[in-house]
Amino acid sequence: MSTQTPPPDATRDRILYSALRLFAEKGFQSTSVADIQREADVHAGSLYHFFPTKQHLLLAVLAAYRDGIVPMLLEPAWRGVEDPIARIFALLGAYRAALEASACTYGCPIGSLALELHEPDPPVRELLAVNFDGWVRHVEACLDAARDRLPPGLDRHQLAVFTLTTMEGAVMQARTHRSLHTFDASIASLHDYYQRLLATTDKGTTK
Amino acid sequence: MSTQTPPPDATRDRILYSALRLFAEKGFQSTSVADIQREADVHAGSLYHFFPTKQHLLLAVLAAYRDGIVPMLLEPAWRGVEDPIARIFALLGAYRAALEASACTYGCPIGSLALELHEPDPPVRELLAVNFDGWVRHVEACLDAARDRLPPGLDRHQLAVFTLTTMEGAVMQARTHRSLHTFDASIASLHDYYQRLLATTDKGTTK
DNA sequence: CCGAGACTTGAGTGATCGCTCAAGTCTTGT
DNA sequence: ACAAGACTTGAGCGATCACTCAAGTCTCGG
Repeated sequence: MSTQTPPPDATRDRILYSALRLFAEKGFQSTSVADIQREADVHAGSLYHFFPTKQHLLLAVLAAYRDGIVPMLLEPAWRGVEDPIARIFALLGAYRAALEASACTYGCPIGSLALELHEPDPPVRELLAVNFDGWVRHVEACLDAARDRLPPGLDRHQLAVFTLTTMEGAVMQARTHRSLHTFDASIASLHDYYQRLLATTDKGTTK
Repeated sequence: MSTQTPPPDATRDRILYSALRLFAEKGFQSTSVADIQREADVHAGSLYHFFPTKQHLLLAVLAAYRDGIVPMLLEPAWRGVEDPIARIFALLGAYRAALEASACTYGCPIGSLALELHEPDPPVRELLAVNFDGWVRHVEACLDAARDRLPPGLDRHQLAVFTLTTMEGAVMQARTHRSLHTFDASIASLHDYYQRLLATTDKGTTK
């Protein structure tokens, strides 16, 4: 019952991506539904035809992030980068570039929403967690690919979680200080940790 | 008439700490001035006599955090802990205890506010940054006290920033997952990093 | 005892919020 | 051609928001 013609849900998508952009720029609560209407150039009735409440809009935005992590984030960041460890730091570099391009204003939208919504309804919190888990899973896959260069007993899932932790904490401080200094310091420390982990097994091998 | 000793600003303090508690529990934007009036048991006119706008209230709360970090956070966390490295992880343990006591709801109020307010007015952002800087300075002092157990060329300020980064990122994930698993994983990784740093200089010594 | 300023009371302001809905227009299957 | 549903229009709703203010009460110096 859906249209296979070129514009499948042009209006719906326009609303969705306007909301995505505004939530990332101003936050969820500071974005009014009227803001989204204006940005998407639709009237109230159209918006509420597709999204019965503002929270449904938030859920759709979080689902878009979940589904867009590979094509919108990882593929661009990993283009031309093959080494799995290099890919992890290329991903962190993508966040740095986004911060730099926005004068340390744009950070990780998932992290912002996670801390902004203190008591999110269960489906919202679930989608936030799913987004974090997806990010961690992709980093963990890189670590798995480099498993023979890492210490044998290393908990790679734990290290992937730690990498997300570092990114989120570093982005938070960069936005607060409006400076990349603390971001770079954090990534440098994480990189030093990685180097020490990689050095552990380097001693026996001749690479 | 009830208090014989002149209470300098009993009402003002009651408003201030009601705001502090509510901002930490529900966030800044989700807390209405009416909520604070109710919690502090004052009427609108009294509140606005002391704090001309909601933002002035926020500034006062952030100043209270800045001034309260030693007596309210560090002294309790460090009671009975003398080793400077142990003090750092005791501090992280205090955040873990707060998360555990609140079912992973209460995190770092500064971090929450930092990400909730996307475009904070300059004085607000400044006070957020001051709070971060104070935290880092105290951790850095611990690292300085343990300098002879750390690698010679180590950038201790960078490591202190990285420690805050880890705490903030770990708290964010704990609140999102409503679980301490990712928090513990992050702290464990940070601890492993510290152990590797400490082990570097152990090789030469005979402890 | 008085006056002045500090503080409190509490009804009330306009603005903005998320959301509704009756009345359209457009698209689609038959 | 035509009915039915999908989508759009845009005025308007009640609730809540941060904030105001005139009229108090209280405290204290002189």
